[in-house]
Amino acid sequence: MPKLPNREQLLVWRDFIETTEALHTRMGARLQSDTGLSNGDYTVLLALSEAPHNRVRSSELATLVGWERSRLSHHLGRMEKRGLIRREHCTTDSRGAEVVLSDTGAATFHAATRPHLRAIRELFVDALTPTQLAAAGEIAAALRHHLNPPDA
Amino acid sequence: MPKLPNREQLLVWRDFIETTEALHTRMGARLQSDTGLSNGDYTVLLALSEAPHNRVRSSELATLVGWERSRLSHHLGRMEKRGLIRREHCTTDSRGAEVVLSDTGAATFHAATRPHLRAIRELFVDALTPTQLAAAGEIAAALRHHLNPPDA
DNA sequence: GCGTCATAGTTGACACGTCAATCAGGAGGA
DNA sequence: TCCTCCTGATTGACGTGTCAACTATGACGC
Repeated sequence: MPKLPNREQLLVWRDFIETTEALHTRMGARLQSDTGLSNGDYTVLLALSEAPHNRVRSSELATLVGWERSRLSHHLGRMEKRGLIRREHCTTDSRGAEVVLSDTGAATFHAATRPHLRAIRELFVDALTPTQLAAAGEIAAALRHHLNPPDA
Repeated sequence: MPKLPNREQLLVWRDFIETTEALHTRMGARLQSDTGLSNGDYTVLLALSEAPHNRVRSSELATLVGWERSRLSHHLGRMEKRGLIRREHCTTDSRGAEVVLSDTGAATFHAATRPHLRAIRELFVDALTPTQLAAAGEIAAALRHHLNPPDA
């Protein structure tokens, strides 16, 4: 007979999952209205801007941002249509694609950084005490470790 | 000059938001394969099953689950097509609609409860120490309070 | 009754995410 | 070479979520 969560644990679960979802949504709306980018756009642009020569193999990009390849492919299609990135053939592996940050993409990302950091400060950091912030980091680490056990 | 988060705070932010998103996704996949319901389906069915006579005004349901009315309307349309709920005209307000849990919906929800609770236990509760679980509750409360200030 | 405004709910367009299927190209062995 | 298997990436179908526009009805003041 499997153990089931008790009433109090259930309340924490509901509160936690609903609040984090709301936080994600709110941050997305904020980013959208401040900068015209979605959460996904920002994630991709951030990873690209940190890569050498602003250029990454598609599958490696998927690993960097932690997305499935199909999701990334769809998203890159939308971003390419808006001129934020380009896709080029990979010279060393004809199957592969390289994703390149465009000038427009770099400029957009640069302009978006400050407003986004400000939003993180306002919606997340300012809501928590230093102790709570540290605890949030530990909780995230524990959850992540539990979801993706390193032994596998 | 607005305060911006420092490096450490940013790391906590990224870890926190990505992990909670992954948790949400994982729970959705688990619920889907265990019971054929999505996260949204379960939320709606739970609210309906707790309502008197398994019947709620649409806008009240939106408040209960914390969704925008448009989102709820779309979701109810999909659930109605699958026979999980019905929509009936409201007798006291001709504009309104009442959402009713169908027998199919009730049975499906009932069958889904245990697997879902088990998943909550396994993916969330079991990942955290009692101290961390309590901290998660406090963090959620602080974030929620900050997002929706009661004075407004 | 009649304007005016607010409220209940739906709709359409479009962005986002998942899944399964598909296609093309490398890698290795008989 | 040819066959088989694996991998990189895209596609199509469909469920989900947001926003803005829209319909229809109630509520209030005159």
